[in-house]
Amino acid sequence: MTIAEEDYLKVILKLELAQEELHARVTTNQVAEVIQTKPSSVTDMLKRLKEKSLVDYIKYKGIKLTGAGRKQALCLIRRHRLWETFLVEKLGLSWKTVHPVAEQLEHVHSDELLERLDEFLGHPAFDPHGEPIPNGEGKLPGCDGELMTTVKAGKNYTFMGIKEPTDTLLSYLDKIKLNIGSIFHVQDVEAYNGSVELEMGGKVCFLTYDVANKLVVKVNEKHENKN
Amino acid sequence: MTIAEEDYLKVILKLELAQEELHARVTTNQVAEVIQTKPSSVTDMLKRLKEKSLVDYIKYKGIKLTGAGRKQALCLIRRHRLWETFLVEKLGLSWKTVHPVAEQLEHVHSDELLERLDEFLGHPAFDPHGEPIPNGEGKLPGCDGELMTTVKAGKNYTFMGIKEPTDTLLSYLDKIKLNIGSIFHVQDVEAYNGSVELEMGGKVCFLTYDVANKLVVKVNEKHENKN
DNA sequence: AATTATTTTTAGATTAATCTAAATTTATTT
DNA sequence: AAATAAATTTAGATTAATCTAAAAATAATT
Ligand SMILES: [Mn+2]
Ligand SMILES: [Mn+2]
Ligand SMILES: [Mn+2]
Ligand SMILES: [Mn+2]
Repeated sequence: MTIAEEDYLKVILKLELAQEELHARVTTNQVAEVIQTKPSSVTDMLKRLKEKSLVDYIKYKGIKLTGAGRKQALCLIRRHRLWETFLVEKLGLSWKTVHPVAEQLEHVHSDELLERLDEFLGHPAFDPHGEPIPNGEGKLPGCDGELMTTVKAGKNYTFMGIKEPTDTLLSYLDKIKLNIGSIFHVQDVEAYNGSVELEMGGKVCFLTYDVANKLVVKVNEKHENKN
Repeated sequence: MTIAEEDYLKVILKLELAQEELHARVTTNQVAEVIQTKPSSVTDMLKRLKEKSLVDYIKYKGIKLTGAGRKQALCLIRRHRLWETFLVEKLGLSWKTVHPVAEQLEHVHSDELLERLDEFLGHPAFDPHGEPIPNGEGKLPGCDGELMTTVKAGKNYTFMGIKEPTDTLLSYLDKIKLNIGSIFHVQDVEAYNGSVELEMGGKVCFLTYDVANKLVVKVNEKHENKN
């Protein structure tokens, strides 16, 4: 697998997941747009990926990953997000700067390295941008989490991840010190507009419905009786 | 800088340093041998590197790195050895397995990453194979160290690095638990054959002249009066 | 349904990195 | 000093990855 091939597979998977209409095929131009290349270059690469049975590509009809292609893509996303976690958690780089570095590190091939890194980081479920890290079997975590808009007043939760992370949202969360892993208590959910009032380490903060609707949380059974 | 270009520069530097006759030019075949490629491929690459002023290459006469080329090569060696140190010290991989992984990691470009990694590792001077790690300015450490054959009985030393590391030597040192950074006391130096007797953590061990002659050590002033 | 616009593919070129086979230069022996 | 051997370079091909310009297929409008 070359670096370019891996990058194409990753982009195709991300486009499949982001697709409006489910099961719609990814198009040549979509890929070209994301990879920042010409559609003709994409066509060339698709032929090669088809040859290797990594994509199901039909001329003029679009692309879909095969099982093998999906597996490769998930592995690459896993490597990317584990490295980002390492760079932020261990080396103290900012989440704003780690992406291009992880974009290179993700292409280092070593199963043992990946296992040890995962262990070293404590098997994280989310990267510093709040994006879920696929596990060794390629399963995405956080499917058992709920959005903060479904939260109940009086209960305790852990902040797990972010649905569609954007730089502005991440900066906002930085500012109000709501970090992944934070445990908080829901004081109130305003019925009128869905805004959420929560308490965290003694401090109170308010989130609008739109923000709460991007945050993945999990009920914290252990802290349930904290009130 | 492509990965191939970087690898060539690194190999050329290593050949220059290992050269018997000082100032002799590195040859096309030497490079081909190490890179495991054909001499004609080396010639092609040398033309490209010359074009970029990274090597001083004269047809049929051999190669020498320019200042810029040497700087690049030292930077690559620095990255390689810092990553090897990380893999062994932090992730717990064996020094026997880290080389091919570092061979990939060394090509990740990020000045900030490199600085932070160096800091995270505590600015190590030697990698897990006992090879010196060039500092940010490309200077090699350990030039102030001495070989263990020049050691004096009754003094304390720190084991700094290895002159020409081989797998068998490293395995031997592993076995007798003589690790880089170890502090030891020289009990005796046998005048007859130059073998060294040293004490380390209560245990005594003997080294032949040939082994001692590969080990770089530094007098440990602070422990001088330990006797 | 015909025309126009958009998307996608093909054809032909380019660059880095490699190879094989042949030619050339340098080194070593007779 | 020739002749032979070894090292090195050139010539010509190949593959991955990209590009531009032109052709073909599909989609959207009149
Ligand atoms: Mn990438
Ligand atoms: Mn991320
Ligand atoms: Mn390398
Ligand atoms: Mn090493």
